[in-house]
Amino acid sequence: MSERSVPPILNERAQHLLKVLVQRFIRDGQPVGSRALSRASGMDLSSATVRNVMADLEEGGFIRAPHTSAGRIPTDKGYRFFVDSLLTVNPLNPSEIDRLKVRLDDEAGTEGLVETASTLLSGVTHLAGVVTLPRRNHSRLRHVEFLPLSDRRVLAILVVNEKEVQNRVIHTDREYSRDQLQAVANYLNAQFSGRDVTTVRETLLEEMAAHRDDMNELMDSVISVASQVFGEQEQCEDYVLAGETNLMTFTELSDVEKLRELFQAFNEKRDILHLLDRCLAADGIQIFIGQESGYRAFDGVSLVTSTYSVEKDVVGVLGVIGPTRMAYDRVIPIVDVTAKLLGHALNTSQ
Amino acid sequence: MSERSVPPILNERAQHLLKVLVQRFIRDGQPVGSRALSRASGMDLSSATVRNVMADLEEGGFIRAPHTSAGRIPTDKGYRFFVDSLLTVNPLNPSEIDRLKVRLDDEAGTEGLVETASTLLSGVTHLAGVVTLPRRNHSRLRHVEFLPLSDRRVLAILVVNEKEVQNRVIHTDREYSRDQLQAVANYLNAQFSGRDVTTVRETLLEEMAAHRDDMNELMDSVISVASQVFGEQEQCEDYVLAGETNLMTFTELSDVEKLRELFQAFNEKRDILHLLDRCLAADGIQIFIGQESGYRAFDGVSLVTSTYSVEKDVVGVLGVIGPTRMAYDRVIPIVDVTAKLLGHALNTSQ
DNA sequence: TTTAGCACTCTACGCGGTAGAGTGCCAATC
DNA sequence: GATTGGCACTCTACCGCGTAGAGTGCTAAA
Repeated sequence: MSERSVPPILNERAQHLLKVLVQRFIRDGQPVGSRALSRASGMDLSSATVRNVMADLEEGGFIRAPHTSAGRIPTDKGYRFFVDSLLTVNPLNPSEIDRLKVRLDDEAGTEGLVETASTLLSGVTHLAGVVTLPRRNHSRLRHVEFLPLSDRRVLAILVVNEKEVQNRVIHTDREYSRDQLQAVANYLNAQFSGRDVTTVRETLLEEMAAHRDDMNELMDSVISVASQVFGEQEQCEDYVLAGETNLMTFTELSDVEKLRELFQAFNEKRDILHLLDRCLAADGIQIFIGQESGYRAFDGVSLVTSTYSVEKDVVGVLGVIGPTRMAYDRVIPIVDVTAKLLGHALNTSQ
Repeated sequence: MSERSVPPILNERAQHLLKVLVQRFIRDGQPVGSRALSRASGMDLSSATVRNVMADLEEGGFIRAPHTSAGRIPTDKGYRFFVDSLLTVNPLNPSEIDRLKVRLDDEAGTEGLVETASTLLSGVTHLAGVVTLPRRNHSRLRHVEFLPLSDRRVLAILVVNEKEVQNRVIHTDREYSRDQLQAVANYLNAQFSGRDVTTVRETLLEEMAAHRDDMNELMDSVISVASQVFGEQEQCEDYVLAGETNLMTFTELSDVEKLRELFQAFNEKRDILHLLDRCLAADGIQIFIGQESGYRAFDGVSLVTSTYSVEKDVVGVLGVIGPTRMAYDRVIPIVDVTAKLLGHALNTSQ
């Protein structure tokens, strides 16, 4: 066999043709034939030559033919190569950046900000936007308050980070009066106000270990109540989705059964959260193309994400969900910029 | 003209045939022909006679033919008559009721309850469930607390109804110290704890009017701060939807454009809320069939709702959204029972 | 290595014919 | 007068067929 089977890496011509093919397909949504590609490539090659190259690309798994006599469309692998090696992104127009910035900076409060960011992403891209709620590992305790409920239950109200209010019901091993609870609260506020919540938890554990035997009544109560209040908080992982209905307009997703699977995944949240978690781990822009994510519902769907940070700490992920045939060159900078702006807005608002 | 045009009311035979026709169509989803109907009616009528009756029913607007040579299907008006006058509901199996009850009673907290109810409705009916958040006009004030923020803003934390925590940021006309705010809180707690929030609001307004001129500094602060805290609360109207994806499996809704409109309506919430509001006003079971609701997106879709109550006060609406071709005889008792159970669960949980 | 040419394949579309379901009407019947 | 059998008619769904158009793969020549 004198001919090498599949070139280990695509030569420049093949790369360029792949690039043009993907761009065309993203623009028109139609399979691209050899003649159209030879014209569009600007390379002065006959369609026959282009056909040869396309045969190589197909063998390499970058493109495929929906049927014998149609043009070719990119495979997931083709999109991947396109995104990794061929893509040239147009940076966002400064005036567009400003519009986004204004909309985000106007919004007060964490909850509203996240929702606005998601809506903005979906609005600007005409795809679905997704933003995870920020999770701060560094929450400064501001104030704590207790109210007795019936049946040895106590309502604990925590104010952290300036103006975030959390509340939870804890079960105590004995009945506490209003005054006793007030005393515990006073002690905690005096001792720990302004401190990091995780530090508070650790300090309490140490105290408990150190003074196990010789504790006065107050300290006993403090430890008993506070250990529950500051116990491991189940990270309420969640995300805000916007503009899902945009996805219904794409012909490649017009199969109702496919749509149902995708929307089911949105509702169940588990798979999506897992995917977003993977993005959180890897700093910066992340792209999942079609089946790469490993979830069946994501067939034909891509996810472009970026992490966003508050004071250098990565606290969340945001991104865009759309058909694999999306305008990556536009979407990527939009996601990138929105992530930075959201981080900034969160920074100033607290 | 010797023949009357359209009988003002359907005679018994026509009613029975309409009933059987609707039941058949709900079961099979196929247009019902005269022969099939004459067999199914159990009335020993020839198909020709049935044809005559069907012609009358069509003229009366109760049924229509999708095309010349298909059977007939019910119109919205046909479903309406069916639901109002012909329907016999099978009451729910006691064991099924028990299953629902257990699931709801297990769930703690308002938020979780509402979500569970919605999921239950969707799960049992295989349609979409919808539950509005309960809005209580009677909220007993339990405790109030203030924390100063920067820029003359104050974080107010309200505990109402045993363990519901609300918080809001108010803007004051001057800077308050922590102690001043504490004094205001102490006064409010002493004076109004256990009282209805609306009563508190009214009382404050009266005080303000009565002592406009001769107020001491404390009272001035109290009025200034509290009037904002207890000001008209924008009723945060909202609902929890579950199982929307179930709707995607119905062939009559398989048109993607129709689905998109419906889901858009779910997301925008405005129209749905308006519809649910109308249900709230009318106590008990309400049914909107297809275009009756007046919203384009509801073409081919029905909504079955019931109000639910806490201590005799109607506080919310819950229901099921599905194709007009839904099993009303099953759905109606399910909605009815779930509403009662949710009311009961809310009652005991607080 | 590139290219022109050509046979081949597949889809989309329109046409015609048929089977099947169901209707509407009319005249006969109870 | 209500009911019924009969019959012509209509419409859909389906199948087979032929055609136009797009695009391919292969081969032989440049």
